Amino acid sequence: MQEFSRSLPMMLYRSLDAVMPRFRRIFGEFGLTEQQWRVLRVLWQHDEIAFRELADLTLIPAPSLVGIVDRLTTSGLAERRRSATDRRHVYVHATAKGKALEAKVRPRVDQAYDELRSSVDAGTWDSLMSGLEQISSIDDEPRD
Amino acid sequence: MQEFSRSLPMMLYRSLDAVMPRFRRIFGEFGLTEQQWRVLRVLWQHDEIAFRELADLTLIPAPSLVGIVDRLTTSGLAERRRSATDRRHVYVHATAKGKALEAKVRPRVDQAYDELRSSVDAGTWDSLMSGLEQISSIDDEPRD
DNA sequence: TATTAATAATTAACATATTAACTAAATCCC
DNA sequence: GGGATTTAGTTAATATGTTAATTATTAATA
Repeated sequence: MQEFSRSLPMMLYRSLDAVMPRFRRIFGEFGLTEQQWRVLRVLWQHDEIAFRELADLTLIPAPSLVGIVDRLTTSGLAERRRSATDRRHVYVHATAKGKALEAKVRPRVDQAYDELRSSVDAGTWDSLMSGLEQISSIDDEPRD
Repeated sequence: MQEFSRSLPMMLYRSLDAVMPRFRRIFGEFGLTEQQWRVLRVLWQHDEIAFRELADLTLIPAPSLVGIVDRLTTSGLAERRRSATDRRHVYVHATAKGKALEAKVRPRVDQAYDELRSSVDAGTWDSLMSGLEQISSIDDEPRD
């Protein structure tokens, strides 16, 4: 590993540090954390979604998601529902209040995202995304 | 923002999720957390380093770094030193025990890193790094 | 020089990540 | 059908991220 500060993990962390603050500022204006936004962002496109799938789509580990959904519930933005057929399964959905938030927050976030994207030329953006796609498809535990 | 799951932030998080577990497993074998590793990794190349610079090089926010250095000190791997000329400044260095760890951990981590790098073709890797370089150089607060 | 302003590290309060253990519920299987 | 096994969500314990407030110290300045 040549330069530690130029290693892939450090470059990924540095990129997030450069990119996320502008979004977090917007989330904060609406009393949302980054993870709460991610959950809502997914809930907005599903009438109802299985807990496990919500964890997968938001990239939030299940134990963390429990608390996040708890706080969204306390805020009146989301709710849980236990499956009647298999009481182990939990489904989550946005409340009317949670759904109403989309019209206010998304335009702001989408605009910030467009500005971000336009700050890099299209070719660089595409090859970056392509590279990230390949990295993220690498198997965690290398088979033998 | 087209596909949420294909947005830059999510791609970055997904990439980290794909890449970091293999390293964390190694860190864990030596009783180290990821952040403790990052701090040691930097301390190994500085006889002594200013607290603020340590925070910058590890990308660890100062308030978090306080606790991390505390725990490294408790483990006997690092130590603090207050500047005599300006007692507000703190310097950190690795102990003999902390330095000795490098010979054991680094080879393992370096090998894992080489394996990771070789799992992607060189051209993709380079354009990925170049893209991350550009993203991470974007200014947090856009000037007007 | 006493006062005020600026700095560097730390603490505080809250939310989240990570790993392991646990509980409840459903499925297997003899 | 009842005990062993598996599965889904949750709890627990510890470490870290995030933002704001605080403390200690130094620099600035009237």
